Amino acid sequence: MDLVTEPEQLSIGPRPRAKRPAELCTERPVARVAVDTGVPHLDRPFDYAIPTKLAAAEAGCRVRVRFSGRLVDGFVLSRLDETEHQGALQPLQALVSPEPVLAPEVAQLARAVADRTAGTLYDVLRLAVPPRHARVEAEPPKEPAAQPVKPLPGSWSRYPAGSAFLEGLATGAPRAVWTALPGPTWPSEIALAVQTCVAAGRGAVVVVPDARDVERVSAALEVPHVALRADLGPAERYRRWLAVRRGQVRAVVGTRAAAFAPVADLGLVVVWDDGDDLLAEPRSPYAHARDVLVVRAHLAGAAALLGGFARTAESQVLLETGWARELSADRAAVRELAPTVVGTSEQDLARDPVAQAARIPRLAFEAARVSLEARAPVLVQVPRRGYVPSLACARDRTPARCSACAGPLHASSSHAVAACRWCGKLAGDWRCPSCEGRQMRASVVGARRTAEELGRAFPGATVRTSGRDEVLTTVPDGAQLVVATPGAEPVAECGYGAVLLLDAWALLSRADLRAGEEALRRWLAAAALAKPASEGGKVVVVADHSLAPVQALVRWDPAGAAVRELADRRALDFPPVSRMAAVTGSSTAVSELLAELSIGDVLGPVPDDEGVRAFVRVPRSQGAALAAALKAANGIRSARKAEAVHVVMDPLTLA
DNA sequence: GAGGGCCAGGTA
DNA sequence: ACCTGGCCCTCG
Repeated sequence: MDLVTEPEQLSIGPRPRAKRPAELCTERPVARVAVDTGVPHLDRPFDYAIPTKLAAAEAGCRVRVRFSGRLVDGFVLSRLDETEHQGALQPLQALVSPEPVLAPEVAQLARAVADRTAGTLYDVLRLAVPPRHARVEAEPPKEPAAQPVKPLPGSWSRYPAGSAFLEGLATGAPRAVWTALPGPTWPSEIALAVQTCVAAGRGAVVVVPDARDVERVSAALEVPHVALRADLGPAERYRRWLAVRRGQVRAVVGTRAAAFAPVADLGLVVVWDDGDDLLAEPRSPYAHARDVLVVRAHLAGAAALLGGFARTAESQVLLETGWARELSADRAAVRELAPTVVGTSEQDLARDPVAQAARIPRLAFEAARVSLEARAPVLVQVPRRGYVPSLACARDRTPARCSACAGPLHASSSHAVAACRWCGKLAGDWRCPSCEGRQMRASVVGARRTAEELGRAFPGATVRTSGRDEVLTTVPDGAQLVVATPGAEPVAECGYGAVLLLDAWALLSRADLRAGEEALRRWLAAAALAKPASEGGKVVVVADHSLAPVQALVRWDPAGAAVRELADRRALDFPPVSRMAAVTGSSTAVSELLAELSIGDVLGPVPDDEGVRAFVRVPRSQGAALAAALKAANGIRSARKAEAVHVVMDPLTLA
């Protein structure tokens, strides 16, 4: 007996109803659905018939559908009068909710982001639309907020093009790369831009690197808005998100996932400090919030504001291609607000014996002493341990490199023989290329020990730390030393009297394409918290004066640094002048994929943690074609059940 | 990813 | 005549 065709004969109790085709909608009876197929080669919409009972399944709704027999999730992308599909349509199995969570603008954005990153639409939608929370959905809706009045330019008037940019927000879609003046006012400048946009009847999205920045901008915003953070919890996150989707709130500030916030009638996107790697999504397809917002502004015809104390090479490309305009203050305003910056060598140690023991250079020690005497706090930035070159010469701190391939050396324990991180060659016979020294050491002192040593050097001052374990947001005035890792610097109420950038050389000697840009970004972020030079604010950077990023800091010239950085990358044909994809996987899988690829220069493959890794490089103009080719090649492999190759477009690190 | 059809090559 | 494994295609 065949159990599949004759189940009735086995069932006890009431007979299952005979399978009769469900009655179908007469009004636009076809739903085009983005289906969570789970496989890259099925990344296209599928049409389904809409039963009368599910007539409320409008575009944007979550549905459940049968796909190749299985019940899976999906979003209705659109409703149509008819299908192009030859053959019968399956009916929708269920309407999860009549709430049209996926806005058409966001669906279009997600498609563009998926194409750009060689990812699938559904992977992007998972990031763009938060999980449903049924009870929150049933709560009575809030009253929409009244439209605010247009604010005055305020501190934007310190920028020659500031008022014009705000004016433009009310009438059009200006795009600017904004080099912010040092000091604590950037959140209120972002708030003014948002308010101007909202007063003109349009919505705004602001994305910042971390939760503390969300709070800063949120506190400065005088229009109704929601703050979206990853740590809100499912109910509150969905509640706030839904208020945006329902058009009750027109302004959003949040961390990277907020780049997809479904603000109605988008008029402005803002991203702050786009060099911060927190803006890169760690999940496939690894979209960067800056790129998402640039694409979004483009598609939605919205204004864009890319701000920071520093300027990335990517932002510089937007300027040089004419996509965005420069929004900077003139030199006089910079000189008025920037602290005095000096570079110093670690060899120039303080005479004070305690400071000498703590390896604090003379200039840094003096700057701190002066500041503390004036009862102004001192910020000490020390690199995070994980963020330093693996090993360096114990005598002069030249980074230790492999004699075979110049890759960075590292040691798994303090006793182990150092080995190359790239090619694995042991470096038992290492000799420092500059001083012939034979000793290597792991190179920087951590925040805690620095704090202890500083406490001894300045017995009268309170020492606090701000880092991974506990992050301070602000510190009050007074004689205190704040030791912070990059990104965790608290804001001082009246500014720091001195900012010491210890072990600054360590950030620079990393074997990474972005080492220079990233070091300058971190230094500027800390230095921007100092008082202006006119009030005695002083920054001491412990790194070689002659290095370009150090000079850019001393001159407070992030724009010039970005111009030079981009020129260097152009000379080497590196991103963002070119676009690159990292492909990783087993040696056979990677070489098969590369063999099928008819686009781009291939660098590698080289051995990797698991298998091999190669980079594929194309000119910027062929980026979309590269993403499409990689996706197609991986799609064919996936359909064939061949071993997958992991593809990352525009990887953050090329080391 | 799962199921199904089809072909090749084997076995009864 | 029938079974089995591999390949490739479809999936709405």
